[in-house]
Amino acid sequence: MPHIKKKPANSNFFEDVYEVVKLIPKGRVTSYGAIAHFLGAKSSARMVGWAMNGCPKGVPAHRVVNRSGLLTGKHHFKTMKTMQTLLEREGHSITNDKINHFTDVFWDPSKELSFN
DNA sequence: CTGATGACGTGTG
DNA sequence: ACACACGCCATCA
Repeated sequence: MPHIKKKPANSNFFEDVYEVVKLIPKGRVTSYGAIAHFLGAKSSARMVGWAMNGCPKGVPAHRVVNRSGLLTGKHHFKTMKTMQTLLEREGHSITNDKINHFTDVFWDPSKELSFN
C-alpha cells in the first residue's frame, strides 16, 4: 500500500500507545510525553508522535497534543482544521492552535489510569 | 555508517 | 510569553 507508510511490524510500543489514546476520556487531552512516560519511554516522546503516524482508525489522535497544549499534529490530519474541529466538538476551546485551560483538561495516564 | 528529519521536552536568556 | 539550543531516538536518504 503506497498510500500508507510502513510501520514497524512487531512493536508492542505502538499498540500500547494506541491503547492509552483510546482510553482518553471524552473532553480530556494528554501529551506525547505523558504517554511516553507512562510506557516507560519517558525520553522518547518523539516516538509517541511517530507511533501516531500509523494510528489506525478508532484512535482519537486529536486528543494528543504536546506539553503546551499546542496542536502540533494538525498537519497530519486530513485537513489542518480537522483536529481543532474535533476538539471543539468535545467541548474544548482553541485559540491560536492552542487548547485553552489545558491544565484543567489534561489527562495523565500514569495518574488517572495508573495500571487500572 | 553518517547525516538529516521530526505529531517532543527541558533548560536558558 | 517568546526564541533558541540541546538532548532524545526511530526512521530514511
